[in-house]
Amino acid sequence: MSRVSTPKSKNDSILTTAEASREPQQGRSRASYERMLTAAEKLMVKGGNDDFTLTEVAKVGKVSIGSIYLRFDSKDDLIRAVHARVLARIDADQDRMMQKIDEQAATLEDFARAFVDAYAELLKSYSPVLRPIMFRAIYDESISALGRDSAEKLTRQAETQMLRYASEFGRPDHARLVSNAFRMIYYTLARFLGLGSSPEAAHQGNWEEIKEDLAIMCAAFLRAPGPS
Amino acid sequence: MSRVSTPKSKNDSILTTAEASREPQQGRSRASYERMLTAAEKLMVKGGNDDFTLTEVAKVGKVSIGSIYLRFDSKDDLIRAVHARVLARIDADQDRMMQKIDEQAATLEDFARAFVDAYAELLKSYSPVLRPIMFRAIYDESISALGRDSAEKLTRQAETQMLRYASEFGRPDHARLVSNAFRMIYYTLARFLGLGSSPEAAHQGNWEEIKEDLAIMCAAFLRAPGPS
Amino acid sequence: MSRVSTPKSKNDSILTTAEASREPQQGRSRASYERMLTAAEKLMVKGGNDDFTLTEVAKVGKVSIGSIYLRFDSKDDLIRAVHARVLARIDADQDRMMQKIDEQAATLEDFARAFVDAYAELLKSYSPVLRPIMFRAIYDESISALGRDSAEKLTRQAETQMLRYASEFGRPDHARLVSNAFRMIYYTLARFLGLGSSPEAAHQGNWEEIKEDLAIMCAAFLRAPGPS
Amino acid sequence: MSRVSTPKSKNDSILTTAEASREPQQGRSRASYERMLTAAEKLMVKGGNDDFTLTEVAKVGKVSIGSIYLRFDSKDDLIRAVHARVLARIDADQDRMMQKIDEQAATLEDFARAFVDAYAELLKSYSPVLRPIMFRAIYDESISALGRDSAEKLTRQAETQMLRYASEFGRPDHARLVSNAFRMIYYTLARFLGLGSSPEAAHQGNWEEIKEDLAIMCAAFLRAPGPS
DNA sequence: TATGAATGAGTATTCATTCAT
DNA sequence: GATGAATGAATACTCATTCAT
Repeated sequence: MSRVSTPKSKNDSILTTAEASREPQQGRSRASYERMLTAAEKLMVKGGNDDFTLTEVAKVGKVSIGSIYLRFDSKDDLIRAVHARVLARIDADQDRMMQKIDEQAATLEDFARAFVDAYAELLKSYSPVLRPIMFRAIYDESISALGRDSAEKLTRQAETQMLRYASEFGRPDHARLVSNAFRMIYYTLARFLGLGSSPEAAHQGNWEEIKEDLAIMCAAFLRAPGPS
Repeated sequence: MSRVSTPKSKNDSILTTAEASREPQQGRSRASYERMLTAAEKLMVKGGNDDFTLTEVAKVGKVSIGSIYLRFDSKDDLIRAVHARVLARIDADQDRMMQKIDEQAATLEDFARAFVDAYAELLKSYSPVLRPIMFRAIYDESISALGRDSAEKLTRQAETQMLRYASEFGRPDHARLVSNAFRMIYYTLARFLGLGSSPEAAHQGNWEEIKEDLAIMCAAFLRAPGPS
Repeated sequence: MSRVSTPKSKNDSILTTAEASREPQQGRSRASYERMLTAAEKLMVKGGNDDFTLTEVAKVGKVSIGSIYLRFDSKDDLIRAVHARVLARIDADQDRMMQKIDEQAATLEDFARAFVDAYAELLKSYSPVLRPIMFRAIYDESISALGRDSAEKLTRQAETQMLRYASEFGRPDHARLVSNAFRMIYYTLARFLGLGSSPEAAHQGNWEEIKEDLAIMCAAFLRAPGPS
Repeated sequence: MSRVSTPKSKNDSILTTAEASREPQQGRSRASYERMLTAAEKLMVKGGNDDFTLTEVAKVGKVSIGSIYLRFDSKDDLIRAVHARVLARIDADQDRMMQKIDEQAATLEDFARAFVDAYAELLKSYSPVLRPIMFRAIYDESISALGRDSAEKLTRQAETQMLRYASEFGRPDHARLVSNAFRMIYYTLARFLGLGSSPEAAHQGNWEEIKEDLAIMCAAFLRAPGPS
């Protein structure tokens, strides 16, 4: 049963891993700090959700329960720290991804294909970790805010690049076009990968076809003339 | 904390309300059976998730806990029955919706607009109940299967109608086109409404714009020529 | 260490056993309800304070932990119920005691002796249970209020009887005289018995002498003329 | 909940501050030693009991936890050292007090009034620190012994002075008279000040009246003839 | 059938004490 | 000596499920 209970932590704004915890900077402490985050992440991926006990984290991470509370005020805070760490990793990968695409793109269609494919594969590679994060984002605003930030940053990056093809857009409000195009791509991929949906569902349909069609949709949408 | 615990029930296939329970057919029993389901649904909507106790259900539904276990093998089964009942309701509404659209549509663009709008509003009207369902679908295959069924049925219905405009499609594999177009619409709307996402997220962006752009995307996608 | 933490219960007013709990009226439930109160009282007397675990109560009372929570909202409430039950017992005994003294008293000195002796023995007989109660009264207002009530009632009863000898009082404000005389008797006896003091302390000094001197003090005080 | 746990320390006899600890005699060490005691005392007064953590002591006293354990074998020992220090302070004040009274007293009644008043005010001024001490004295014999010592010393001092008026005593056993008179005064004041009773209770009744009546009681008791 | 009292396994959190540096 | 990070035992409370009536 999902024991949801609105998270009690006061801090409902965006957190970095450091902010959600007392992050030691070096040595032995740092090592055990890493072990707890890693253990928690591992358990999270394994179970597909937040439903692990701190005793499990202690055992897997070879850390004492007390140590966990030395770094985090609560289990919630530990979870948030794990999320922040994962999202930071994704963010860095997104940056790298956008840089690569930057160099390749030729036509609007090419760009769409390249972008969708790269983004799809990136999300896919992270899907096991993302699932539990999205799961919690459902009721924890501080997490969904983090996810939103990440998406918005990517939207802006994609926008910058898509706008190179702005002359080919069919309608005037370019920002809206790009934003909605990105949204559809992101939402469809996320859902398809079972992020916020069951793992089994993820393999429904044909991954390659979906990617191809999303690219086509994207380009067609951007080019589409407004309702006359 | 999300006390998820992989559902223990053996039955992992698709269930109807009747299959998940020992559904009495008439009289006094039937009435208390209804009260259980209704109470559980009410608590589910209220809390936005599965996090209610059977004691609460007993109190709200004016049923004894024992009675619940007389009908359901576990709390999980009760929840699944509630889900099934809600999805059946949605299913019926979808049928009515498709019938209405059938009569109105003129051009492919008109149809897309009409369909997206009607479906969007339908999903929106059910979003408070759908959220907890989708929430659980994340880790309960028997629920996500139900949702998938519902979507597939709608896909087929939409397909039948969209195929009227098949002559205007830009690519040959019509089934795939329609299926993917529907998928993008559904996924985007679902995500937008915060089904399986946080309620706050639901109000991001502009609902009317999203609907309009989804319709445009749909038509443009269907018309789009294949990669030459 | 004394983990004191102001009691969280909302109800800071005087409680009866029934008010602090969901007291079943009969049968099996009633029996296990009694067993938990008795077990808790036993553990309280044994340890001299509130420091017993609910697991111990469950074991000693042959009750499940869940059952305890079926009757009480918290461990605090269980403790308060025990206190209320004990204080009710004492109250009844006080009534009986006053009635007996009523019949015996001859002179003011006789009355003082009789009263001090009877009250002293009553307090002494309850001292093992009273100690933990007084201990907690230190920081739990709802308990100290109960104790105060009990004392005030006794003060009034004593007052009524002492006033028979009012003509012999040395000063005019009879209510104050009686009230303070009683206070000194009560405080001295309580302290002497180690109620709110260590058990070992209780055997300091000579019990019979103290009782005798308190009686003398009481009569002398009541007869004493004001500062001229 | 009062986590009392009979004190584990082997030493159940009377301790001075030095005996309960490894008290450094000078310099840097001495300073941090003082800081620990002062911090603990501050926290004790603040919370009204022993319920502070060593981590708090370390923070407030700007001492490391390790340092504390370098001086004390346990938290219990630290607490006892604080108590001893406070009681020593009180003791010194009592000496000063008795000296002053010595010079003033005229009649037995005068002496009683002066003594009760001075002692009452002394206890009152120490009541915030005394409360937690008395609280613990309830179950820690080594503390209650200390308190007893202090009281006995005062009894002897008072005795010496009261015996000046011995010719006016109504009964022969002067030591007993003085001892019991003092006891009643002490117990009543202590109780009244809420030492070992709830703070709220402390403001019951009228302080000035109580002092006045205690003085009257004292003189009347000493003068009272024995039961003929 | 129906009831709802009883059960007890399961878990986050605290804090005195230890010990590697 | 001094530090403070690490330890882990201990405990109140919840709630799905059972079962005597």
